[in-house]
Amino acid sequence: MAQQEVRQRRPSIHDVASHAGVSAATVSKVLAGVTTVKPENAQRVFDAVERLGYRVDPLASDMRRAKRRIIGAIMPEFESEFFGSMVTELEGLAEQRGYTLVAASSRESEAREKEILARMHDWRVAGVVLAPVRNEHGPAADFMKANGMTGVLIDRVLSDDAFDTVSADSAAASAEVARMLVGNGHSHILVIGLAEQAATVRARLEGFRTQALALNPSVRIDVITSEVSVEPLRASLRDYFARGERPTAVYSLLLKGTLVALSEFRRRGWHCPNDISLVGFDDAEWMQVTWPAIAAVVQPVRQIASEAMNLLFRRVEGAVGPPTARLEPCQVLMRESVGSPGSGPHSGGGDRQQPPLS
Amino acid sequence: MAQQEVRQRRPSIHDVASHAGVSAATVSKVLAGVTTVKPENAQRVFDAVERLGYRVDPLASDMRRAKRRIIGAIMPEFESEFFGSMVTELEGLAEQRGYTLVAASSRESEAREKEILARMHDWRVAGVVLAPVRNEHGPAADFMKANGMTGVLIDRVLSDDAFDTVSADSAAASAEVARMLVGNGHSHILVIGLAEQAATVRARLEGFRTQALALNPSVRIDVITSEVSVEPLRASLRDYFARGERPTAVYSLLLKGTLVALSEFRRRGWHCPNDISLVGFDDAEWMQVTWPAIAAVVQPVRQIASEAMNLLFRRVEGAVGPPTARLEPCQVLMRESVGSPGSGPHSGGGDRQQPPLS
DNA sequence: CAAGAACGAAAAATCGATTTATCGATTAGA
DNA sequence: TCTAATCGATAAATCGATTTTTCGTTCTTG
Repeated sequence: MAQQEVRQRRPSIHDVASHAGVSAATVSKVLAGVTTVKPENAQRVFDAVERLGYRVDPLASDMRRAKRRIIGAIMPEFESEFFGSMVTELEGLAEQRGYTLVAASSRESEAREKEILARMHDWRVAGVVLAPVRNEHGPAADFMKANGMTGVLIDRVLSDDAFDTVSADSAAASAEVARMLVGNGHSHILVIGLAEQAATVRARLEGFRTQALALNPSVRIDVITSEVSVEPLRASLRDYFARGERPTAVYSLLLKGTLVALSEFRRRGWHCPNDISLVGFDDAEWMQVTWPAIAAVVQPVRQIASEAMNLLFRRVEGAVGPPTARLEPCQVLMRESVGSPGSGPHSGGGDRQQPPLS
Repeated sequence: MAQQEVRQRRPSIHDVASHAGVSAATVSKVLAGVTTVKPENAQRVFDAVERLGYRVDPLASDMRRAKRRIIGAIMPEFESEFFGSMVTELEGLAEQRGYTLVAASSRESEAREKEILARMHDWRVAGVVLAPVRNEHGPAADFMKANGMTGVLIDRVLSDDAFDTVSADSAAASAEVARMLVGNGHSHILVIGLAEQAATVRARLEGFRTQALALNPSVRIDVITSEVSVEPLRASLRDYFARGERPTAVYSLLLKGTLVALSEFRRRGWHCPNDISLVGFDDAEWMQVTWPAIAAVVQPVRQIASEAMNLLFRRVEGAVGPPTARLEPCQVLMRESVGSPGSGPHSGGGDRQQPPLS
């Protein structure tokens, strides 16, 4: 049975050739589907392949072409549902086309982002799907430009003069959030976000503000952002509340911000939606099982991934022309964390859940 | 400035050689750090490398060795924090050693798992870190064995007679959960899990049961498992509660089970910990910001990743000997979702949060 | 001073495929 | 019948490195 020897060397195309009694070139042609091979020989090749269990070595196969069948993917992190499923999708799409996806995490560092990119360039990847840490104008995009790499930018980008871009339509989604909140009677709303992701944060903020003011010109919109990490944001938020500010709703422009908001609410003993309403950009599985369920903007991961790969392969196959900037529509999920202001006593202290306040 | 031509072909080692006035072999040796090269020539090589911006092509470099500097990683999914950070860790560790990590998601399918493994074998990866969908005795492990691949199994494994294994010490952690729950006076506990992950689920279950019975021989432990996906588990759990079963605590052996339990509690209007206590295996960021915060077992991701890579590289470098089975200790985070039974009214209906019951 | 050891570097083989050039045999056309 | 075109397949070049072999110098040493 399978209790043979553990073969050290795998059969090469030459082994197949000699077993089939033909040359290696003929084997290569047969496997590539060239039709100018005598059927009899083709059959012998197939038999030999079968008998030896031969499989093409993709590395050796890629040696001789300028562009290799490898696609690189660089994400700011792997830990979130959004980027996790993004990588899953991209991997599947690459695989469908016979490519191998090599994914790497920039860990929210632009320096690392560029290093990874350089390494992928060394591998002579056919293309790169880059979700930049900051925006489309970072050092990574410059590197790609300077080295003539082909790539697509996704997520924290709006448009670029050198690369195709694909992202969620943040502005439209934020406008819908504005309709939802202002429509529910909220007239003092706090928006929180990280400013470093300039392009998209600005789009989300402006989309929200424009729509909110259109619906109610006297609405008050406060904004709290922090430059790099999420902890300063937490501190600013804590200060803000400590100063006695009492917005009736909070819109977080990013997932980590939603978590920060929730934990600050906890800290003060506020409940959603009675004490304050909450909407977050970016959905997560747990948001529908907590009490209350958290309203969120769902990004179209599959569409973004699919569109990014389409655009990328078009370029890989040599398409020229000005870069396109795609915006994929989001879905806004209304959940229990959003209510009307004043529908419950606005005060500290839960009634049956003890407030920690530690 | 950088507005040069977009160079199509990158400089090869021969370009460096001719610019430096030496042979390609000498360039290779200099870059490999061989000391038997005249300092003057070495300097000329370095200068040429600098001037041309030369970097070794890892693909070509790997061609000539039997084992390539590529490590494969196969995870059941990328969407969860656990596997997401596992990939991040593994990638960093591989990179430290000059290896490239190629990660793929088996999407909880054993068939896909084996396909990916075959593809990685085609790439002649130096080693594989496999987190099997089911357990250590699946088709993927057989494939690795039959083809003489070197690898390490992690997460849903206990021990194997062919491969090193590394996983969280589920049994010990579960015992601690048992101490926590029984110590709090719970005498009717429901455990939920997916049976397909045989090895670990059994370990977690037995660790829990043994300890719980040791502390209180009359404790009642119900078990609900489902074979493949999580939806049947949800259905069984719903039936269970519908039959009038009223455990005072639930211990979920996996993250998705924790979500299912929470959503079923919601459905019935039960609050933690007053109506029922909850502990989940696997921690997540959101669990500390919800109200109540969810008690959870934290798996030592970094330790598992680091130990797995150590073992793997030991084998890659030719170490022989019987496989080792490592168990890394977990941390159990006590949070508000656990209380004493009977400390609140056990009934349906929240008081200020409206129960959805849809 | 001649033979052998030591040294440094170039030439060549190698990895496993693909692609181009070449070649022999058969068939077609004049 | 002889040359030309066609077909099928092989030999050889190529991709970009590494590693082994070979070779020419210089340095020892008897």
